[in-house]
Amino acid sequence: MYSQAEENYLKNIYSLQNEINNSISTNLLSDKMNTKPSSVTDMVKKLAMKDLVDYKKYQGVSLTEKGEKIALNIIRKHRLWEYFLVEKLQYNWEEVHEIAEQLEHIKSDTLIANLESFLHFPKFDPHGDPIPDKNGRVPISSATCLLDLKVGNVGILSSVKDSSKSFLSYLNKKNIALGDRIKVIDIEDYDKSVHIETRTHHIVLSKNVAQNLYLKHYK
Amino acid sequence: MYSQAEENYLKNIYSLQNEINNSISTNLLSDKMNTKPSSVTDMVKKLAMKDLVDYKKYQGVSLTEKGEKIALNIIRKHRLWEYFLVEKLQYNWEEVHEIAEQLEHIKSDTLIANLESFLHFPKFDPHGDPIPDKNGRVPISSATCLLDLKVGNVGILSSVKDSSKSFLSYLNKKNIALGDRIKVIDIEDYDKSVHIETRTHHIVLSKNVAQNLYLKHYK
DNA sequence: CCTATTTTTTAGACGCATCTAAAAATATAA
DNA sequence: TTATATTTTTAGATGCGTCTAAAAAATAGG
Repeated sequence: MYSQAEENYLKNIYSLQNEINNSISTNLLSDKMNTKPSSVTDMVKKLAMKDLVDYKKYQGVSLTEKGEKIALNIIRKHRLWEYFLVEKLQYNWEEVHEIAEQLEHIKSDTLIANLESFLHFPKFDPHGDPIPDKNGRVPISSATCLLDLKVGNVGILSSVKDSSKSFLSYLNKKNIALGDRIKVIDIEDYDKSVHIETRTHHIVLSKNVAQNLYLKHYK
Repeated sequence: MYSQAEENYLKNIYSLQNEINNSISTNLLSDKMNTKPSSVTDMVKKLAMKDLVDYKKYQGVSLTEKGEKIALNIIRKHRLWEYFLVEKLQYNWEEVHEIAEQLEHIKSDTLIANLESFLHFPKFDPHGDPIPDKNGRVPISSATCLLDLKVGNVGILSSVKDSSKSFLSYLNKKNIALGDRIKVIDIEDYDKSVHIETRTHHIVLSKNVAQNLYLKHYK
């Protein structure tokens, strides 16, 4: 079995690999994990010895197939627990991340299978992120970034890229939620801010915000 | 916050205090926790510095009020999670202990309150052990040990003292479950073995087994 | 293409929870 | 009550995951 620290490294390397094209630098990872670069070097060496990452000095790090499988399983557990917390324990979507960070490390062969079945095999977590299945396959959501839509397009808000408490609370305040029908009213050429219309409101979103919203079934 | 190791020490000291009258010796605790006595001494010193236990060299250890409160909270979490695993995730009673040992250490102010409410405030876990409330109050169950009953007495099996996988599997094999109506048919004077009758079976239990069964509403 | 800056690694340390081996205190029993 | 056995503590070590400070390598700019 792998330690909590090891699992967290694998998870974060995975998530950086999905944002960034090339292999992950020590600094980038230390930044993401709030540790010092020297700590990352140490751990990454250990992971390399266990065949979980490919690592060459000064060359950054990337997951092996084995490492990716483990990372996906952690993510699977994280998202299933988030779904549980929102659907069964009445949490709001901005409250579940920290608790799921702990729950994702619970070790049991059967627990996640039973939980998944209890939840009726959800495919997406409360932020719209896909839940990998037990073989590590990730549902594809065919969502498009709000920033890539054109004036007049309409779509359903299906996921948010930033799941931080502050971003989600911002959306709450603006009365924007997953599943909302959103219409693009205008896009400012100057700063790429986006004017949208929901069922009830007309809202102006900064480029920064629009970047983090993904819509499905748009036309 | 307290570390997982600290929480486990408190929990185990609590449980020994409820079995044994006087203060808990280093050896007894090391035995229960599968560690070495020297490790216990170290940890117990640390707990004493944090005012969680009373400890004097060579004199054994006992919980302070503060320590007991924390211990009860861990036990509360453990038993609520066990209840969840059995009632919602379809586990059998002999499978849940190890998983609950992990879940009991999840830290969140709200999680256990929400879980408890989701489960409709159960008072006893799947082994019949009482679940402390959020103030650390423990429901009393007025159960009597099978060993203390007399021939002819009838009662409802309400809890088991030994929650080990091996004991619970033994009960499963003998078709004995919580809630069963049990009648005492005979007690062997020689070895204190107990002959009982359930709805469907006539069973002979060793003194050792009878010691671990508790019945309610007997007459 | 060489120098200055930035990134990354190494070396050595620390806190936590544990261990072993040996010393000290306590309990037992002849 | 004294010698022996048992229990408990101390001293010193280890592995894990982290840190700081310094060295080494890579990168960028003149």
